[in-house]
Amino acid sequence: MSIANHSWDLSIPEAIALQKELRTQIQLTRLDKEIRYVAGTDISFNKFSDTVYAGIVVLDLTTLQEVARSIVVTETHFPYVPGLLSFREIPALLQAWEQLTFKPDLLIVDGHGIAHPRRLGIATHLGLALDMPTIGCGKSRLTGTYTLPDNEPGSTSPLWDRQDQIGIVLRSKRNTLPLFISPGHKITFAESVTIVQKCITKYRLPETTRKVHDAVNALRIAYKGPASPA
DNA sequence: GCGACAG
DNA sequence: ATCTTGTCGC
Repeated sequence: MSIANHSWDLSIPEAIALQKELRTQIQLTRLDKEIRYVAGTDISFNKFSDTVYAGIVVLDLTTLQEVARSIVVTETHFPYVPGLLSFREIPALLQAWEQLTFKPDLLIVDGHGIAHPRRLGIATHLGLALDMPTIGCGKSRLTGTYTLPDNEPGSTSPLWDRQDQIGIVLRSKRNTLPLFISPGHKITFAESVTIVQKCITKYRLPETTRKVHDAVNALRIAYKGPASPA
């Protein structure tokens, strides 16, 4: 078993130790091929329930039209702990990935990439697990300092951790809070921003995130099965 | 010890 | 994240 194909059933101290090891495997290298299909990933669940609805929606980057989707209903065994989100959500996302019949060239993950205390946000961890390009697109800050970008679509400002840049704060839409973009794996800072911007239309969030969020929520609300709440 | 803290 | 109605501002 390679280090990128590790167990997900870990204690909190073990999870933190694993992040410190995985950190050495991160590649912030340029994309090695043209990106034609991008996918969004997201999780939805009912409060106080361990049943999670995990989804991946693939879009054609040129038209932003959906070309494939996969949603699974499963259980999560790890609690939400800031900094350890990947251990709670990735096992479910890997199931959705297995069920996905059309694989994208890149994944835009709901959460951070290297903009993380140990550089191992969920996007980075998923990129390592799948060995493919990923981008972290968060709606709020986990760590780092920044100044707000100008109130103009496309404006950016760096997200810093001490002397190191760990992300880009992007104003995707006027008069709305900015997005926090960071490379996950096998992509650069500049490429991460460019790809996310290609997915933004008239809303604050990229279409990848919007589509998958709608999908997992719709299933959660409609779902009545063996694992649904009473 | 205190405050911060993705989803 | 989820739970929830109206309301302020561009």
